[in-house]
Amino acid sequence: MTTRAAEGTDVPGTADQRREQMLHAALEVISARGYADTRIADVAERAGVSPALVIYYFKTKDQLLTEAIRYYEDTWYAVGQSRMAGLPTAASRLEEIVAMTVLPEADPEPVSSLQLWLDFWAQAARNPEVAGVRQKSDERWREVIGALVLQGQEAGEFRPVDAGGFAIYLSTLMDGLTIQIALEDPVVDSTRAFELSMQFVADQLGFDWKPGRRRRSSSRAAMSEG
Amino acid sequence: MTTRAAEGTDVPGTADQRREQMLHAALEVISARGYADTRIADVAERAGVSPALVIYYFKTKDQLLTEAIRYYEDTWYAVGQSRMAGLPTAASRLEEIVAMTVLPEADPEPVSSLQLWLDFWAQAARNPEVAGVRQKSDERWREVIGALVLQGQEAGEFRPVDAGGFAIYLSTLMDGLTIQIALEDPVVDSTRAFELSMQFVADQLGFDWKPGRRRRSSSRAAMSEG
DNA sequence: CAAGTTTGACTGAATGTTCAGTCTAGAAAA
DNA sequence: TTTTCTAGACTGAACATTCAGTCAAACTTG
Repeated sequence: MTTRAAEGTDVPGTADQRREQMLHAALEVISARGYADTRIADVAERAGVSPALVIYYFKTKDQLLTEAIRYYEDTWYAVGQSRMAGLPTAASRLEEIVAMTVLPEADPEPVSSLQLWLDFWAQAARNPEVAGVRQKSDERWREVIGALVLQGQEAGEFRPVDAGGFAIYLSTLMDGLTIQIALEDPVVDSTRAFELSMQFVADQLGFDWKPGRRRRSSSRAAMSEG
Repeated sequence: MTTRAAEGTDVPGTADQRREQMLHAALEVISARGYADTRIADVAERAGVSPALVIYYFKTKDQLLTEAIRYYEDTWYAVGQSRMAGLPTAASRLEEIVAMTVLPEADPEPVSSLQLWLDFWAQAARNPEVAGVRQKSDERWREVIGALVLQGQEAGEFRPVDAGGFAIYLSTLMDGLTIQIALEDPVVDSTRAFELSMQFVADQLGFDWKPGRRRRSSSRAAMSEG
């Protein structure tokens, strides 16, 4: 009773929904307290259930956290895909990717926090499960970027640079910027990071880009469910 | 008794040496087990002392770990300075910085492991103490890079680009690469990372650079003590 | 110099807390 | 009724930190 899922669901929970609700709660807690300091009790409380129920669904704490991270990555990726789908040019799709990565306001799911990524990486260093997720993630994004570059080149938007190499540069740069922003570096805030990235992209691919618009891409609800 | 400090010291311990010995042990343990899973008992064992002594020197576990990180950063910076001191051109000094960051073989102190940085960042997200260290660290390196660029420009080695902006790009890029290498990304190993970075540097600053040498910069002992 | 005294490094054995995971049993579906 | 969910109370282990001292070297002081 008194179930109060953030998104409005109020029924006791239909297995899969329950799971998702908990994963969601887990992400909130991780992003608030850090991976290591996330206790089952926290997640349970956030989800409005008993700790025992959390264990009932995820055999162990480790599994919970691991799955939470996988869930996050998948959601993030799906949101990215769906956002890009609405955009006409390769350049605008690239811009969307950069914005998603670097502007916390244009955020998928209420679970914000770039800090999650820092925990994610640190965890990947020791936990093979997490390492797998993170590697797949990186590969996916590099492929997306690479494909976008090729598309742009075919359309004559971009100059002919090595797409794979560019993908590595850009994704690496954005990882680095993520650190800066997450840690609130005074020199590199997210607006600056966005501009730096786009300047780099435009410079490398040879198209014009001026800062100024953006800042928060309205509040499109992005992906209603599933 | 049976004290067996790694570096040869055998005396019971002279306060400051003891501290340093423990900080050193702490870094080894952190880099092996991760920040969160580092127990006082581990550090004590590694240092060959009792857990109680560790607390005797550092009031709390938190203080120990925090100081260990500060110690690491300082050492790292000092090693960097001393290595650069021996090099003639701005370009070679830049190359040394890149190598230090990205090639684990050219490593300061036995405490290898780029993974330390991942823990470091994740920790900085929550621990203000660590956040301070990390920010100072970043600033220092950006200044070093910026100054190097200016030197190179005065000497006519480099083309006139904005030094501060370049420093941000390069340090960010190297942060990103650190992640890749630490997590053993199959696409970006440290050799590749080194080449990517140097290519970027040479490209931006307008000098020639070809891969090929390097790989491990001999085993100069770098900074004997203090 | 020898006998006493202080001081700081150091330890082993508690202590107390914090959690992950278990167990029992009740409620709700099927 | 049987199966699936769910909760509350509980347990056991893992640790950080404390405590009450030991030990030896470094100072006294006669």
